[in-house]
Amino acid sequence: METTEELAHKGRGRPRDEEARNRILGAALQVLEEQGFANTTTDAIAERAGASKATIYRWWPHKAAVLIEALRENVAQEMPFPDTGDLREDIRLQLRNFIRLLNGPHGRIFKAFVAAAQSDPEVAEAFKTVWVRPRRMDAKQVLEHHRGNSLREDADLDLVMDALYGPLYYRLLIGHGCLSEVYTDALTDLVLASILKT
Amino acid sequence: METTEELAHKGRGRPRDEEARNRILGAALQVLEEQGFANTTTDAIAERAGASKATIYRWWPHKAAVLIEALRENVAQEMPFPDTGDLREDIRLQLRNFIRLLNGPHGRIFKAFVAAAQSDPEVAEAFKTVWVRPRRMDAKQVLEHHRGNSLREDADLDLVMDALYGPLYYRLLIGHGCLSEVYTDALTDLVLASILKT
DNA sequence: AATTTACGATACTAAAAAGTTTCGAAAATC
DNA sequence: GATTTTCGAAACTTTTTAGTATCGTAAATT
Repeated sequence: METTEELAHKGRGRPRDEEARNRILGAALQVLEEQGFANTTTDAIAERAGASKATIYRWWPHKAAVLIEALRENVAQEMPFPDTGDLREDIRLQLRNFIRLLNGPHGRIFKAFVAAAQSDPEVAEAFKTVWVRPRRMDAKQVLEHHRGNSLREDADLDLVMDALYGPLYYRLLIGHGCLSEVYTDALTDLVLASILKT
Repeated sequence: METTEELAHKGRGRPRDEEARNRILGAALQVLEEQGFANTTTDAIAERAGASKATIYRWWPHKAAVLIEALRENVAQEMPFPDTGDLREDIRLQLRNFIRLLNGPHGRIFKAFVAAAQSDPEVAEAFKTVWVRPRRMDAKQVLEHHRGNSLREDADLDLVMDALYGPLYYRLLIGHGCLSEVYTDALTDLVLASILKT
């Protein structure tokens, strides 16, 4: 799903303004953080970016496409995966990194995307493709290194992923209880109890 | 937060039509199931209910209030809690009952509420008050019976609730993977491993 | 019978936001 | 220097929907 690059002719005429593009993507995320998906308007993005609405619709087919591309470029890159060699430590750090993200300004972006996904299949698919699936793959791969050592041979890593990240999304979206390191450490221990080799 | 009853004067004049009220609440849920929160219009509710929009706004201050009352009256009552005496069986049945609800037509109602809660604090608070908190209280109370017997003395039931229900909401909202009994049974065993008395 | 309140139907108002178009200027190619 | 394409600004169209108002009728009290 290339959205942009293949349209940028290298022929005649004024070339695309890459700075404007970056301003638009950055502004989109800012507005999304402040207003949520439903209240993010293209007018607000354009104004914040110091760009024209016409420029936005010149390069993206609709509002959601802008936000999806912004997610891919400016958020989905952020999380390196720890691989310390110690299973418990790997998971602890993974979860701590994630809640640091959720508790920061970007947390609202995730809320916004999940909310929008409920009524827009394109957003739903994009969120899974751009964020959920790659992250799960990476995380599973790191944990896989421990299989047979500290990790039980029969551990179901898909279930483990759900058990680790489900509660975090749950608290983020429902808003009961905070997302602290005390909490993620306790969650880590709960899950570890069932997958540690005895 | 009484919304209705105290307004129904018993004085003069035509009394409130309780059947119309029920039709409106029922229609609200139907439309919500089919269209999601954002696309649920008062016109659609009125038409479906065979009622007038004026009647809706006569008794509810705005659209969200109708949907919240419908949630409270027609959904939040549905889930009895199993109390078999066996901890594993209690949890298994709890989760099975819940996914039966989520996989049925009402599943979309939960998606819709969580989505709407992200941009409407009143909906967020109502969802927690009407659904989340009462259910968590009930569930914790049932599990509490086992403490000291099959359940470890030091088990953190808030964390356990998150570990059990977080993944289910996660799968419901993100839409990766199904919500089957095989899945909830596996999840039950994962959580049990950390809270069973050894 | 007179009064009061609710009802359904329907027209209406008002606001918001998506997406389009127009325009004059800027930045590239040939 | 002519052409092409983009740019920002701003007016504009269109659609959608929340919420209100009007009206004639139905169901209750006094």
